[in-house]
Amino acid sequence: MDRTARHSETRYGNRPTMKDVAARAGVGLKTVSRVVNSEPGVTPDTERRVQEAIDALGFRRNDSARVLRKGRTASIGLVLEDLADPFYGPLSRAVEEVARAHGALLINGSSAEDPEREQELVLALCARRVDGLIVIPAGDDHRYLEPEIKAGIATVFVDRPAGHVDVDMVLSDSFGGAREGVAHLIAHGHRRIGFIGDQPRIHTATERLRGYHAAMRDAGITVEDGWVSLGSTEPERVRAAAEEMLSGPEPVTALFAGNNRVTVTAVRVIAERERPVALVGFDDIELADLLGITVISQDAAAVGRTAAEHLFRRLDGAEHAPARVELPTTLIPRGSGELPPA
Amino acid sequence: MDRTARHSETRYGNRPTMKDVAARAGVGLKTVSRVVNSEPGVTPDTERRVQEAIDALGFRRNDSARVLRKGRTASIGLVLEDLADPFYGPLSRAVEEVARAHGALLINGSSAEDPEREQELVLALCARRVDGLIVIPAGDDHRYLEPEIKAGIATVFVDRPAGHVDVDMVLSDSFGGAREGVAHLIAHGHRRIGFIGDQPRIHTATERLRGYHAAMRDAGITVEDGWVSLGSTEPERVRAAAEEMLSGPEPVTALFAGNNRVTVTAVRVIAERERPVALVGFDDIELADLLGITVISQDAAAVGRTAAEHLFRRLDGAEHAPARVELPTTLIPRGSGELPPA
DNA sequence: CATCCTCTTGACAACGTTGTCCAGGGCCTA
DNA sequence: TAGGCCCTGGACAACGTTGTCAAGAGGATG
Repeated sequence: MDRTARHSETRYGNRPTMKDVAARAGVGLKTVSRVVNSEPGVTPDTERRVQEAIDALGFRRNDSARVLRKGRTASIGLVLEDLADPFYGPLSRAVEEVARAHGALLINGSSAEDPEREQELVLALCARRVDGLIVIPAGDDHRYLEPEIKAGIATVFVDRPAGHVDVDMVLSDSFGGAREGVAHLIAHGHRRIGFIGDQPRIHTATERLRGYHAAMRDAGITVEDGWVSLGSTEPERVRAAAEEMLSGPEPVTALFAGNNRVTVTAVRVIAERERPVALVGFDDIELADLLGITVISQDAAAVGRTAAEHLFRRLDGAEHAPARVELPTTLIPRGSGELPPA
Repeated sequence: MDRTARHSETRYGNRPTMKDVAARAGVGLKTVSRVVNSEPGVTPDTERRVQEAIDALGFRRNDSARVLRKGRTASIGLVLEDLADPFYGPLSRAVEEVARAHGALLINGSSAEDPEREQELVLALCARRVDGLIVIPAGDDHRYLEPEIKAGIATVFVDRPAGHVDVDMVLSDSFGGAREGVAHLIAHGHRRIGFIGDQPRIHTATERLRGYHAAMRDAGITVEDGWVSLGSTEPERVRAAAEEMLSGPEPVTALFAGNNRVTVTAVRVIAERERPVALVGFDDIELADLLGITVISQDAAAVGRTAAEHLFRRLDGAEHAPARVELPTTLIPRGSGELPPA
């Protein structure tokens, strides 16, 4: 009896099952299933009786069992870096909208830029047998995904490429965007331009740096030591880097910020200074228009939507070779990038 | 044969099961289960053989089946208004962190402020048998949740109270916060103060309006027609409302914005004006410090964390009566709220 | 050497649903 | 009225896992 008690406790509080509904309605199990799934072949009268029993008992189909039987979970997993980051909110929402249109739910996880946590999350999602995965990778080796992909979990990588595994990817044109932004500063007379970016193991960080170098090279400018700083995007680190670049006998006259978090801190540092400093940031920011911040904008929602649409095309049976989509960026001049050198 | 083919197609791409692992390792099914779950009572040698088979086959436990058997999904659902809203990103992330600490995954859904969609989402989550639910309600009648709650799905409502159902709630002190913000404007000499808020069917909107009225009454100010505007937070609507209040022979000299979206638009409108207008906004905004916007801040992360902790306390067996927690807000003066009447 | 105990292992049922297949009843047609 | 067909409904197995229980091996103890 103790056993029985403990049993019912772990269960879903003794929820009614189709069997209970069938008993109450005086019909067979399968008939209930038919009603619940709106399958044809049930007389209106029977259907009514079953429906009444369902309402009376508060029955709700157990999708766990359904999933086990059907093999599809109608859910997809999204692993990103930080749901609290204003770049990922809209991305996530866009993925959700597409998922919703396909009748799927979204399971969300933040890797906090930790490769181990990324793997842990991804594998947990695979164990749940999500139908598909959208991953913004933190690590650079994703061979652990091979058995999963082989087993049929559709996968799309976003924002950064996958490491050592051949999958669909949706990226932004980090290189081209950064190059355009830096060229924009050069066009406004700057030659001493600082670059502050994210950690070098992050693909977008190095791509943007590559864009910076390309633009400088195009203009025949030699990048000096101390003009480039990659590392964590913690405000303290960015602040220190910016202040160093802006000090000394020959300070930079403009800054290029490698992502939204860097931009925010850079704006603060510049606001405290007497001499104006030009600034272009990668990623748009809310209220940047009011602050007059020139940015390279990438459409987070479009990225998410594109990735999700790719994913569902795969789930609907598309078999072509893994594709790599690159979305363009847009330069939005708002003032800070058009300041002349001080 | 056709049948077989179609069958294997719908399945998880013929993933190996414990049975396959057992066959390969030459052991019984249950022994594999024991190894997979790190249960005691397996010789190191047997364990090694099983582990090898697992690696060779790329086996991953099917959590759907596990859930069916165990009755717990180790996942919780979070239904909010819009994941893309900067207020909900941090909230969601905080919930996720707590869930993670309890070994649970987070399933996320946006209601888009549509009661029907809220219900649809919540019930879908219940069908998945999430262990618990955190809901930021869009509607005001949640009786549809009764069978679910009775069946044992722990539920916490956040930000707005539940309608006609007795559950735990975690709210912010909307009334007190708004009252303090408006009193702050009054203390700086304003008497003609406009209030622009969200739709009146949203609880926080009416609570904040109540706070506004209380502060005005405390100061002996009679609120005039045209000083209060509730409705959608679409920029166009807010803009029109703000412009109307700021025009005419006797315009308001200060605005109180009912939430972050309203604040953003209000800032834009005010920036276009010649005469300065004081502003206090409910909810903090990124970069508000640089723009000098005085706000009533509620800690979204704290709200999410508190709600999630309540939820897991329930899941761990807490049986006390449903509680209602109200978190305090903070006034952060940054300039816009301290401007004198023009 | 018999007995008991412990430790490892596996057989089996059950979780709640859906797919398959069959039975029975009603209706139409010849 | 017999034969055939269609329509509705139900019995049963299967999905992949875990809990229960029992059996067998091996060691310790009398």
